[in-house]
Amino acid sequence: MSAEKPRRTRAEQRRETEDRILAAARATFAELGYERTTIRGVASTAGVNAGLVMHYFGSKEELFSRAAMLPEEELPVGHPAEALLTSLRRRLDDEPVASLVVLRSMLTHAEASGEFRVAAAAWLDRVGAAIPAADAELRAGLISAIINGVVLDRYLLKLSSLADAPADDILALLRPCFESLAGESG
Amino acid sequence: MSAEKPRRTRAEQRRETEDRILAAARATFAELGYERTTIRGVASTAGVNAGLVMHYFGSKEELFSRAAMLPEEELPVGHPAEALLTSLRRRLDDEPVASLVVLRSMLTHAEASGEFRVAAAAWLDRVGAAIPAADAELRAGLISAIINGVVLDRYLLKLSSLADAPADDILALLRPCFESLAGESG
DNA sequence: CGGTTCGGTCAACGCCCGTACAATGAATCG
DNA sequence: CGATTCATTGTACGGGCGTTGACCGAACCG
Repeated sequence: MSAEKPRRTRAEQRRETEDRILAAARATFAELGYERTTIRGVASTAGVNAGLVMHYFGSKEELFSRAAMLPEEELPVGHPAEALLTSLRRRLDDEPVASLVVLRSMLTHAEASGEFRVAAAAWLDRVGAAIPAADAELRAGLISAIINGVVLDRYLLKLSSLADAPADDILALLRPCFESLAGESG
Repeated sequence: MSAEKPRRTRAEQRRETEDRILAAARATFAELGYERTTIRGVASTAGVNAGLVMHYFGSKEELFSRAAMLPEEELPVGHPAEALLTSLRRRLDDEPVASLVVLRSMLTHAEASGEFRVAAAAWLDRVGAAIPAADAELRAGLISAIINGVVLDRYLLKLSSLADAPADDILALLRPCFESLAGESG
C-alpha cells in the first residue's frame, strides 16, 4: 500500500520529452528546411506545448543546433576511393535524415550553419590529405560535390532515376569516378 | 514649343519597371531562397513600392514562376560526355544566377517547383537517350547529380576548394567521370 | 480640351511567427 | 507533513509577412 515509485522519475521524463522534441525537430527540419519549420509545429509533433520547446532549448536557433548535431564522421581507412564509397553508402542507407537536416538547412539558413561549414572543411582536409596529387584539395572538393549531389537528387529533389535506384547500382557506377578523382592510378 | 514626346512611353516604362522587378527577384530568390525572399525586399531593390509588385505579378508564387523561367536548354550535339561538359561549363561561367534561382528555390519551396521537376525529367530523358547503355537512365541521373552537386558546393555552400577553382580545372578532372558514366568506352 | 486609362504610392488588414511570462500541479526533499 | 522545485501549460505581445483597395497624377485618346 505504500506509494509505488512513480514509473518515471522527473529526470527520466525530462530526458524522454527532450528526446521526443529533438526527434520531431530533426524530422521537420529535414523535411521542410529551417525557415518553414515552426516551433509550434515541432512541439505539436512531439506532443507538447510550444512554450516548453522554448523553455528547454531557448530559441529556434539553438533547437536547430542541437537537432543538427552529427556524430563525428570517421573516415574508413584503406584506399581513399573505397573509403569514400563506403562513406557514401552509409549516407545512402543508414540515416538519410541526418544528412538532410544539415544539407537542407545549410541551404535555407546559411548563417545558422557556420559550424557545419567548419565540419565540412575538416572533412575535406582529411580526404584531401589521403589523395596523392598536387590538386588534392580540388579533387576532394569534387568528391564531396558528387556525394552531395547524389544525396540532393535522391532525397531532396527526388528525381526518379536516382530516387528509385538501388544503392548498389549507384555505387558501382560511381566507383570509376571516385577512383579517377582519388588519383588511384597515380 | 509644342509638347515634346515624353522620353518614355507608358508601355516602355511599364516594361522597364517589370524587368527591373524581375531582375531583383531573380537575384534575391537566388541568394536567399523562396522563403526568406520578401516582396517588400524585392520591391525595394527594384526601387518601387511593394504594392506594385503585387499589382503586376499577382502573388509571390507567380513572381517566382516568372523569375525562375529559364530559356529551354538545348543540349550541345556530339559525344554525350563532351556535350555534358559543355553544358556544365555554361552553368559554371555564363549565368550562375539562373541555375541558382531554380536550384535553391526547389530546395526551399519544393511545391512551387513542380514545373521544374518536369523540365529536369525532360532533360534527363534527352541525356539518357544519348547514352548507349542498359542503365542509361541511372547514368543520366548520376551525371545530373554531379552537375547539381558542383553548382551546389561552388555557389550555394561556397565550399572553398570548389568556389575558388577555375572552371577549366573542374572540367578537366570531371571529364573522365563523365566519359565513364556516359558509357563512352562501350 | 476633357475624360479615361494606368503606372505607381500609401495605409491598413489579418495571419502566423518567435518569444516572454505568469500560473498550475505533481514530483521531490528536509 | 509542509516547502520547494520543476515539467508543463496557456495567454499574450510585438513584428514581419502576403495581400488588398483606395487614392493620386501623368500619359493617353477622341
